[in-house]
Amino acid sequence: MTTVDVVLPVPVDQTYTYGVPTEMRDTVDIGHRVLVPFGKRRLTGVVASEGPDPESVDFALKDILDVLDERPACSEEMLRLTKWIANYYVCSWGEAIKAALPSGINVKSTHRLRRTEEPPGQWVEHEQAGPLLADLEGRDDTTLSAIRKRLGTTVPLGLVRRLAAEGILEVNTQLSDARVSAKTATYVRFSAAFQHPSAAADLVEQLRGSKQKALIEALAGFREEGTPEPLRTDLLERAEASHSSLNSLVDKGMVETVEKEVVRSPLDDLPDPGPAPDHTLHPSQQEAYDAVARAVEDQSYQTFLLHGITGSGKTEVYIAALKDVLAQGRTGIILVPEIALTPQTVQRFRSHFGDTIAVLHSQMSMGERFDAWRQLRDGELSIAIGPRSAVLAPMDNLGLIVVDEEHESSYKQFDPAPRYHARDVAVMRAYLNDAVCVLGSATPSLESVMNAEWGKYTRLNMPERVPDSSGTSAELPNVEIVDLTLQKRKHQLEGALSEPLRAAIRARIDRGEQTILLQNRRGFAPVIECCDCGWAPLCRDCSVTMTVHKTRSGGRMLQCHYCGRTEPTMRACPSCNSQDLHQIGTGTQRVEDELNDVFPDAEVLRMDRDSTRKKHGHHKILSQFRNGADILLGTQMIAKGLDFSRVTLVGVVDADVGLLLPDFRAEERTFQLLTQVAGRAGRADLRGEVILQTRNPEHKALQFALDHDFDGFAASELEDRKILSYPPFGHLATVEFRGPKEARVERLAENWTKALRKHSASDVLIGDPSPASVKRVKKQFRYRTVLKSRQSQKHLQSALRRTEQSFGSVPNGYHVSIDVDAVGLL
DNA sequence: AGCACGCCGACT
DNA sequence: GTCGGCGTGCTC
Repeated sequence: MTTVDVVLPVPVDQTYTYGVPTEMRDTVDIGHRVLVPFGKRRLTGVVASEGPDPESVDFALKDILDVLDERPACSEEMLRLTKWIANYYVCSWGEAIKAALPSGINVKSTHRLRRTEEPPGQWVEHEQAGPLLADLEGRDDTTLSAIRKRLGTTVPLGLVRRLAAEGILEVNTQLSDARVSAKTATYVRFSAAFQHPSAAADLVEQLRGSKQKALIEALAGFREEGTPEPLRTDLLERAEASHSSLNSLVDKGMVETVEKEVVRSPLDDLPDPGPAPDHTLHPSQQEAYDAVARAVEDQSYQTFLLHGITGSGKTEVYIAALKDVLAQGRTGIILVPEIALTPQTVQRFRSHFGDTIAVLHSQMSMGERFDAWRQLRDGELSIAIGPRSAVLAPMDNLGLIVVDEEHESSYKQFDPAPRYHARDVAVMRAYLNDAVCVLGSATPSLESVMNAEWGKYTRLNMPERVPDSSGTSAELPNVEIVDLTLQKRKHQLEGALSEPLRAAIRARIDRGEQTILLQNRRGFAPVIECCDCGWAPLCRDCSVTMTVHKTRSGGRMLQCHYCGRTEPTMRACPSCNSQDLHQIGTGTQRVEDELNDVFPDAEVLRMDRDSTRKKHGHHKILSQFRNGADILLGTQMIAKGLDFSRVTLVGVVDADVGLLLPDFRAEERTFQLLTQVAGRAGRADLRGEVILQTRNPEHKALQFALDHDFDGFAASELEDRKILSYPPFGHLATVEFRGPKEARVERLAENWTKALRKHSASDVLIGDPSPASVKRVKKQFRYRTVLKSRQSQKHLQSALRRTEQSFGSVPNGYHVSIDVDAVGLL
């Protein structure tokens, strides 16, 4: 290759052609990352294809500076997939590729160099190697970029590798990005002179300080357990010693400390899952599995919509199909919503597939991410399980993609482009690979229901709960509605919990059973308001009122749920000085207080973003619940994937939260949430009960949830959607305009929308730009235009693409973001 | 996205 | 007379 076409991480819809210097011609290939000059900057790009003849181009060709990979970072399949993503979601190819590579890989993957041997003469003479080797002379350890800086020239990585292969130097490639540096920890070990086991005993003799002795003993203990270099914190804890005792040992030269990158897989935290439970599939599971297995056998593309009610055993079907795929020597991806990525789920897969699984978790460090990515790419691991971004896992030979809880809106990416929907990308990726895609849910999205109806997907149903070991099948829980307006009139309801709900909770506590309570709103109270003048505190940077939160010490503070800013609360109204401030509405913290008040004998656990922020926060709370706490109260994160056999009551404190949002999917989302959380109640031997508190007892979403009637809800909701040409019967996209000055944002929105109208086909309906439902977030004003097409999303895409191209650049600090198939407030 | 260039207003 | 905000255009 004498020239290459390179995709760059800039929002420009084109590739750039670069020349390849002779010495890189045999190392560069499609999919490799390359370092290139771009204007005044240097960027990491990915080679998309061989470029045109250098003679035929009418611009000044620049050369690539370096080839950064030995193996392609992007397979040809990933190039095709990301290209599709870019086209479909109207972003640049570079942005799509960026999403597929582990974050940080582009920024600075540094190569640390060290000279190990005296170089032979021919290398010292070498035009590029000479200065490099001279620079390395006498330096212990340096980075490639530092050398480049000192020499003022580029140092081709290919050359460095050749030198390394000959043993002249040692290359250590590591991720380093100042913003998210690789995690390191301090480890302790015996110094070289005191390595021998008997030395420890001698040391203990010599030492005066009892703490120092304890440290030596503890360190020797760790060594006997096969951990010669324990973590400093672990050592100090075991010896019950402090830093100062350890430091004096270090000063005496007996032990030394080492900084090492923590390479910890999330799996290490979990106990060995034990052997896989041997289960035979239940008839409805078997039927679903057979259909999937036939498609897997054929190695041809097919997408299944697996509608299985809660407790019907969808996971076993996934596992059985995955086993078939692995047996063919192919690989699989399991997508789960972030909140469902609990140890429970992971352990089930792990007990079947052992250590061939890469678990991709949002709390992984960059180093962990990179490791998992590399191992998947190199075929060392053949299963990836993770949230949204796992659909872009770098595997070859893909045979199966499972999207569990496919209706979950967390599969839609928001903030940085590409704003892709992982479920739809999964279907496309399966298609490109002749693979099978399984979309599973107890409450499928209406889009998927219609796609099945239209024959794009094959629908499979599992309408029964799986029986337990004793052979008894759990019945679906009995659902009751409690009308809060009635309760208020009858009982002068004070708090958030009605009489019937209180009685039901009381009964579980007395019987030693457990309760799950959903209150889908965090904090103490959503609003604080002055009773005299109506004043309420607004966030300084966002156009929303601040939420009242309880502090750890029991006091109050204000928090903005959009930007996270906190403020102390006030004693008196700053506007009229009245002392009469009321906290209106109910969040999880307030319900927690009420529960502690009403049931002083019960152990109450609260699970929301605030209580789980700390690492392992989820696990801690869940294991306490498993150990027998009475009540688990939480936001929607408790609705998914939890499986506790002693839960016989699920209460929804306020089923109306979210129902009144200005979003055409509000009903669908409420129905899904209620059905999912109801599914947590009752297992084989203990019939469950569900209580929904509401002020809208007649509402469709509640009425259908009452009867567990998914099909009824779907049919009714689809009728409404059809009339309004909302998805799945029409296609939607939004354009959001953002910037610091409202007038300017509004003008930008109007001009852009005008241009959009000019470029649109006749069936595209374009709304007027309007302020977003929360007009200002983090000091930025936001306006939005909604596009709708009855016929095809292609019309939306081409209109957007053309407008973007013709409109050109927007002022500094202002942004236009396109969201195809937007999910959210619409 | 960055970054430079070129155009107009308010300061030394 | 310059400093600097902001709009526009370009990057192989």
